[in-house]
Amino acid sequence: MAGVDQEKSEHAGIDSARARVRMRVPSVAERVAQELRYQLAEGFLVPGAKLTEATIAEDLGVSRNTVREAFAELAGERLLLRQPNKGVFVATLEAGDIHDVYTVRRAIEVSSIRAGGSPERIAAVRAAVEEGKRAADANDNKGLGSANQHFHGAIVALAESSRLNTIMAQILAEMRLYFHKATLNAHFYSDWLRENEQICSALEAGELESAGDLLLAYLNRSEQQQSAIHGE
Amino acid sequence: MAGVDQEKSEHAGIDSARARVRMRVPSVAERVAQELRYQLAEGFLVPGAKLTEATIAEDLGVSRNTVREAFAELAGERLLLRQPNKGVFVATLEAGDIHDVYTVRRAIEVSSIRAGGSPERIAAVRAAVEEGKRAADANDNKGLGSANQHFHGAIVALAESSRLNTIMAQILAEMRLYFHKATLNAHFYSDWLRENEQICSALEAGELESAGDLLLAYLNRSEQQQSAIHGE
DNA sequence: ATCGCTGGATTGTTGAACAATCCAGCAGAT
DNA sequence: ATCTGCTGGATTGTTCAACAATCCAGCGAT
Repeated sequence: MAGVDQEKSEHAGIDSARARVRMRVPSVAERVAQELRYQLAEGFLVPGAKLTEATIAEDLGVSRNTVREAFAELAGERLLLRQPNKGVFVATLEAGDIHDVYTVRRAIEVSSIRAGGSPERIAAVRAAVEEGKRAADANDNKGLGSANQHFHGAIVALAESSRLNTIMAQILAEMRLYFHKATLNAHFYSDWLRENEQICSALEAGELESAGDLLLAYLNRSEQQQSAIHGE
Repeated sequence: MAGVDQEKSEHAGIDSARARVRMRVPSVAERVAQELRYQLAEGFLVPGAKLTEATIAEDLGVSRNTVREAFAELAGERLLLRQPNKGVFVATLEAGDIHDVYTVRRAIEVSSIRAGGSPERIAAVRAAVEEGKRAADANDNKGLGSANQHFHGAIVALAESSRLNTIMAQILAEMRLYFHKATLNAHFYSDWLRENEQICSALEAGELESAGDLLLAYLNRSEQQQSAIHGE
């Protein structure tokens, strides 16, 4: 009963005008996965929490097998951790994982920005910067967070690679999970607003090396901050 | 009956000496996935082929639901393509996918080699080079192929990132799928044997920039060759 | 406290059932 | 002959109920 429900499209009389495009109707398993993704991103499900199949199945009004399929998908995305015969748990990022995640980000973000991109893609990066500024003006912390994610997503999108995009999307989803613990204070966000601006300007000016260096420096510093926050 | 079977470990009498480590017994779904991965890598299942749930379930002697779970996993790895209400098919790499795959490889391989790695990891790269030489001497085409994959896998392993490693493993699995169409002729492999040697030497000598450049050049050329083979 | 047992809860897997969807083949109309 | 629309069979999507295997907390005995 928690949002998975979705009206079956029902324009009753209109069958003379034929539908040209197949209406996108995600399978139930897919909708369950989507709902779980949402609850994970929103912090409803905290890292380490156990997800009991029967409970979730009942809550969402679907079968246990269907929940199982959704679990398999999310486990593949590293959002859930499957422990055989014990259950599935919301993934937790350990100290080592932070370095791991930033290693991936360094690889794909720097590589993407160094190769430049089409004017449209660059405009999308600029748009994310502006989105961040607006959120800052409005004191919208949540907005700041997603603006930053859009910024880095837009950088990877420069490469026009579907695979890189999905990899980045997964990494960002993992980090979202983690950020809910590291309570986001405005002070933490103050730095990179200017920095994103710089990176974007360099990109627009075609100074790809410089843009890459700036981005790399940001990622290194960000990793340090995250490690510090998480303790150790 | 096609290889999923696996003796339940049966040292009958020995129960006095307690087992300290949990024996790794993959779930049935996992074994099905593994078997399918194997058949895909081996070229038993050709790209585009349809996998009917009931058939596979019967062949492997497992339930349809279990097969379904395995499908979900492999679809997440992009080895299978799921078309709602139509079935799952062995993934096919189109012209665009080749560029896509190489974009990912450029990002993570070059990034990994530029960061260097521990002596042990570097030794693993060297080992893959030697493995290639041995396969060449033995005229073992199949061995040449896997040696090359080990080489590039070892390069990514330099980064010590579990996530990068799994990404690379998936990419390599995808390429294995594709290589079965592009019949591997010895002539095609002749080039990079020397090149791997060079890259490895540069790496061992600590000339990381040079090693990265060589690797990048190889990847670019390889992409061109692949595109050419696939037509277009 | 430690050890070992036991019972209940949860997962892993199966088999059967049914609705929804797709597809090939066929009848009929233009 | 080609197109249209129907129909039946096959396959997928999903549910349900069952059972074995496994885990875990509690409890009693040493």
